[in-house]
Amino acid sequence: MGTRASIPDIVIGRLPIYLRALGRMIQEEREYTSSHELGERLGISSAQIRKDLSHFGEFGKQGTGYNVQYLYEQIRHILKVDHEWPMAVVGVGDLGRAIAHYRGFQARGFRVAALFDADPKLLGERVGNLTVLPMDQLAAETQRLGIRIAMIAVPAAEAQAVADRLIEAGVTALLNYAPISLAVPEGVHVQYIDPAAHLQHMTFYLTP
Amino acid sequence: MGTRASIPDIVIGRLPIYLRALGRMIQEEREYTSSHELGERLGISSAQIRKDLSHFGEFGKQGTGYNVQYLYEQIRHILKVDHEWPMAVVGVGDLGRAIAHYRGFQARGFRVAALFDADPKLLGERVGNLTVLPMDQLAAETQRLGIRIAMIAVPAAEAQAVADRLIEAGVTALLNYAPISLAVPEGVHVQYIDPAAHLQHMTFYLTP
DNA sequence: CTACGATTGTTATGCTATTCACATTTTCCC
DNA sequence: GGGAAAATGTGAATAGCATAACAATCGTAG
Ligand SMILES: NC(=O)c1ccc[n+]([C@@H]2O[C@H](COP(=O)([O-])OP(=O)(O)OC[C@H]3O[C@@H](n4cnc5c(N)ncnc54)[C@H](O)[C@@H]3O)[C@@H](O)[C@H]2O)c1
Ligand SMILES: NC(=O)c1ccc[n+]([C@@H]2O[C@H](COP(=O)([O-])OP(=O)(O)OC[C@H]3O[C@@H](n4cnc5c(N)ncnc54)[C@H](O)[C@@H]3O)[C@@H](O)[C@H]2O)c1
Repeated sequence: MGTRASIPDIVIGRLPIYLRALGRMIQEEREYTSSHELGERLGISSAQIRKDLSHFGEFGKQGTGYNVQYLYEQIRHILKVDHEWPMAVVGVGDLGRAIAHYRGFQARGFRVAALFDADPKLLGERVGNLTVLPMDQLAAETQRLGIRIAMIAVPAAEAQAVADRLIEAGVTALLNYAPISLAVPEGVHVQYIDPAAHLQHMTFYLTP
Repeated sequence: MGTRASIPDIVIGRLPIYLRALGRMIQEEREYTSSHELGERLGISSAQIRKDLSHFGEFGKQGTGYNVQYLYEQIRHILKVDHEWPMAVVGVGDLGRAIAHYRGFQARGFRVAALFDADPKLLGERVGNLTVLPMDQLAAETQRLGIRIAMIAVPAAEAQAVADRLIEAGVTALLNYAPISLAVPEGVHVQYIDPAAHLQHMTFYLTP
């Protein structure tokens, strides 16, 4: 195929996993891999990997497999992480700080470019190489920096209000760490990080 | 139905989301809700919620809906979070500290009960009300405390080795924050938290 | 130069998940 | 007390996804 035509969202969700594995293979200086090997590493069937990739083009060679570096670049391009996205973090508590200090985003296409908090005591404080800004500078600063993505790290009770302000400021992708589902207009994307939910998923299978 | 018989894993994965929403409704002192209202809040169809719940029993009343408190307790029971699970955190860096300080686990059925790190400089340090322990106490301490769940917050290069040690110590549920897929034996459950992967999922849909 | 093993991309098949639709039950209001 | 409105639980229908399977292709060894 190679042309889009509404590619299943679940397929898009697996591409970052493939990318992650390919990144490690590059570190290991592996030059070629196969759908079978990738599948083994990820616990996914080789057929699924080939099928997923076939939505976007033909990246492999029969008999040989995939050139690791080439496939890596292709998926980076598909996911649009072949350039760096600046992001805002709202809420500079324990979690917001850990995120702001985290060095791992850079290699995956992201950079924390602005920090916001409502607490006057935090304003002006430096975290990493950034200064914590007040919420009333949110719109101006995100627009100035071309920020389209934000991470929400405020208490659950505040998360919807913060999301609304971010969306008003032009942010269209939200990664929400607060344990609450957000209501957002069409065209705004939301993803959730809820460790307690993952834990509860696993306890179902544990014997008490 | 009400009897098990292999309930789809994807259904189990949604129960914590329902629980989260019901918890908020309890805070809001709502006494009854409906599949329709829950669905609205969560962006899920009402039919799906009814079907999911029907795997476990009949919790609602026609014409009335669901008693919020009752449904909450039922799902807590199904997920086995009607009692508290002690957990270990391995890796007391920025992220491990944020996790250790996090107050939100308690209400969802979990408690950080032990911290481990390989760095001799951190050993004995107090984080929250816990002391950082060396890795060679991992097996003894998890067993002493009855820990069956661990969160991995070490660098990716160390994560597989840490997972192996945890599994050897009898831990059977892992929440992995390191951006790498883990190989684990049958019977061990793994969930992943990878914010960069979520972000990459969203950038696919953003215009560059 | 040929034959074989490896591996892809894709089509066909089967399975799983979601939605639809409705009989049934409950509440509430006149 | 009766009828309308609201809501559940579920079987049937639809849609979506994953797996199996294979022809086509490539590299290599003899
Ligand atoms: N710490 C963790 O490990 C962890 C894990 C999972 C989820 N979470 C969730 O992440 C969120 C933050 O957690 P935390 O531990 O960092 O909490 P925290 O209380 O340490 O920090 C919250 C920060 O948000 C700021 N804030 C509050 N209201 C705001 C508003 N309206 N606008 C802007 N800023 C505002 C506060 O001033 C504070 O600095 C919470 O929703 C929590 O449930 C945290
Ligand atoms: N900080 C974040 O916001 C963030 C976000 C997402 C993912 N992560 C991931 O979480 C992990 C931890 O991140 P961090 O920022 O806290 O890193 P960090 O370097 O601050 O902390 C890592 C800790 O792990 C310890 N450690 C290293 N090897 C160990 C071993 N073999 N056994 C036990 N302990 C060991 C180190 O001593 C250190 O204290 C990384 O894999 C990172 O990619 C972090």
